Amino acid sequence: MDHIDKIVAQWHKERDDLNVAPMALIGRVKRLSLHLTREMEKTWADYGLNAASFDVLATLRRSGPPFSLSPGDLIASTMVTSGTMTNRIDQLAKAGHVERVQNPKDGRGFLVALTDEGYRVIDEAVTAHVTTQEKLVSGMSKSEKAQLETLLRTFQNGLEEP
Amino acid sequence: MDHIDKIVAQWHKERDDLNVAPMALIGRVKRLSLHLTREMEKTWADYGLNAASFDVLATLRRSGPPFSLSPGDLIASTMVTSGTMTNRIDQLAKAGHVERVQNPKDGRGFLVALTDEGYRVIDEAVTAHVTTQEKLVSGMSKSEKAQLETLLRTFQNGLEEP
DNA sequence: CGTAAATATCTTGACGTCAAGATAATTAAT
DNA sequence: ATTAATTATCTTGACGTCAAGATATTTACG
Repeated sequence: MDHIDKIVAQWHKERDDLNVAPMALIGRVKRLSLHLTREMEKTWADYGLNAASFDVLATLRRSGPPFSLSPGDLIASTMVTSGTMTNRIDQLAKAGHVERVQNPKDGRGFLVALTDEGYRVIDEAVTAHVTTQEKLVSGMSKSEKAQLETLLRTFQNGLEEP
Repeated sequence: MDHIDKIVAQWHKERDDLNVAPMALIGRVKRLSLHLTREMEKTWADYGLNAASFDVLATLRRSGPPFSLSPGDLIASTMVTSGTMTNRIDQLAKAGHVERVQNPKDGRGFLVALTDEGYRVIDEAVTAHVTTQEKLVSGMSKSEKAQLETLLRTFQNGLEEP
């Protein structure tokens, strides 16, 4: 009888006309996501980063040489709005992790490039981050992890084309 | 080849020393949670609510008569800090959905009680919300949903006692 | 009792995000 | 070529959240 079970039981008692099965499933996804994020934030903080800055730096790092993308590319990768991305880039530039360079192909925009220091920081941070993630999933067996990933993929696919 | 697959492939190319399996799993949970939240917010908005206000109102409603809890109870149920809860209660009181009443058992605090109008709003909103949730999970079969819930429960349990 | 420790809630200041609108440069159409 | 439509990015103002500290009340202890 965990937290979600209690919520479902309460609703069943108060409003037994409601179909609470979907609520249990979605509630578990949301609560789990929140817990995972809060744990991962501790690791990011060890490198002076948070969810926002880690997200951008990691996107640039894994994009490969020359480790630069346009704000538009970053927006598409990270599911945030343009205003949010402007703010993220400003903060990272102030910290010296990235720099804005002219986009030779489009005078309206520019490219966000990892600095040498930004490269070092994200490379170390992501190593620690992966270790944290390994701990977070260590409570499941190999086959449980594989099943879960398959089901999550199904869930997500079902959302996009109803 | 969805978004998460691409991220994993990029990391594998750039940093093949990293164990990216946990990242795929956790990334799917996070991204799914974000998508689900954004969809549910549309329904809440139809009733003048958002994630924060729906969360509090629903907690009060499902707690049963007399539909009142202390801020401390609400904090424990909703995973937010005291400052956040103070703000949520202020907003809901301003909207007339809840009112603060004296706690007869503890002069330091008080109780947050649903008003008649707050009761009506959350009762309608939760009905629509459940319908939205049914749509969101409709892409999965009954057995997929059951398996997923079991696995999510296992995942969460594994986090609390490592 | 009377003082100290614990508890409940609120306040403050900073941060990340978003929606809507502004600015500037590119592309398309006439 | 000129103008119109589109695209890329930034600006503004509002909101929800948090961490740390302040205030007031209750409980525990000597």
